[in-house]
Amino acid sequence: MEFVGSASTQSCITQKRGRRVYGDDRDFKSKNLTAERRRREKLSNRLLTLRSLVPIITNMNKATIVEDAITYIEKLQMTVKVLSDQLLEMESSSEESERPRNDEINAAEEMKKHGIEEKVEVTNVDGCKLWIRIISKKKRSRITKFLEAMASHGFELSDTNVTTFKGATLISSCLNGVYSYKIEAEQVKELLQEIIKSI
Amino acid sequence: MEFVGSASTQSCITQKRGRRVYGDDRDFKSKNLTAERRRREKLSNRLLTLRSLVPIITNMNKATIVEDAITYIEKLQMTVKVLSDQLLEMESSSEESERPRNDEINAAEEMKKHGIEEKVEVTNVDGCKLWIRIISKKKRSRITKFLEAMASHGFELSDTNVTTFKGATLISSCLNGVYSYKIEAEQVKELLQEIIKSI
DNA sequence: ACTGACACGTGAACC
DNA sequence: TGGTTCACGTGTCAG
Repeated sequence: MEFVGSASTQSCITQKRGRRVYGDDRDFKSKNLTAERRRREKLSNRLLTLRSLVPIITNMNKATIVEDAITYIEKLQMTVKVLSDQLLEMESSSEESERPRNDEINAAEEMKKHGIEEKVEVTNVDGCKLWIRIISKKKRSRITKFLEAMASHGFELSDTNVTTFKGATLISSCLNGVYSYKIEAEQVKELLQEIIKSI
Repeated sequence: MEFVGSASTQSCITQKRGRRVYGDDRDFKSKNLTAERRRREKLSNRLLTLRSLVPIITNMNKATIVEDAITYIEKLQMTVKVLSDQLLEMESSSEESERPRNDEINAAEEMKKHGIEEKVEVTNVDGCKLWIRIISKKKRSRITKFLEAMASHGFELSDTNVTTFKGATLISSCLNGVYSYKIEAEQVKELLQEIIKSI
């Protein structure tokens, strides 16, 4: 686009503070003319790319482009906040059972007081059947986690009996092997100890 | 701020395309001078608020303000994408256990074949002690969910016995009331049926 | 005819 | 001192 007829491009007669005074029709070109042109173009391009990022555009004006960008950024920030809050809540709710609780600490003391010791017993009943007996500290959702862990290891429990007493939990159950090979009692005992320790 | 010394504010001698020609020193004020001033001020204010929204500011320039806003919006968009993906993944992973599985469908058929019916029995043992007996379809993590639900309702179970047989799960347990008032057997039975139905 | 938006060239100011 | 940014007033054009 060509710009013609601007008074600024014309020659000047008087100038309050400048040094250059022209009385003729000679065109004066400012030193930073092209630089200023570049600067304007840069800003315009940036505004264009900004507009391309914002999905909701009410107007094509420079001011409205920036305004829409502002509301969009605010919306994005709120979305990020809501999402991270939800994520944090889900994570904390899935981790809250791992937090030690007061009654769990009391459970350990009470067990000690009554002379109950943590114990894992595994007895072979027949070739692929074991009777297990576990005494451990009472702990929130320990039973559920234990059952889940056993299931994930491919064990099937039957006749499971759970009793909680004086801060201790007694689990006795019958373990049916699902593997074809013979179950080793000692091996299972170590695995049970590991499971109990980990949950 | 006062503006002095601009060549544009001075009187003009010639004009290529305009109609107004001044030869004297009379100051000419364009009609849209204040309007243009307002427009410029509006854009500047918008850019200022935009800058206040963007946390990382490399420069105070107009162009850099917009540039930083662009990168910030891109970052926010990516963050939203990552967060929503994570949330979606967590939700789908927490919902996958609710999907019916083949062995659960088989469980229902096997129960029917063997004439086992789902049942909830609640018997009063003494004032605040109930004996419960539940027969239901075998279902993945039903037991764990049941125990969790009971705990969340404030019930304490003892001497819990779980047996799984022919696609059915038998849970028998002793329920100790933690509330001061007397536990109504019928009330507990309805609650248990609700719990079993919901999990 | 009038209002709003824009690009333009320019001087001042700031490293 | 150069290079760069900014605000300014103005002409032009579209709705």
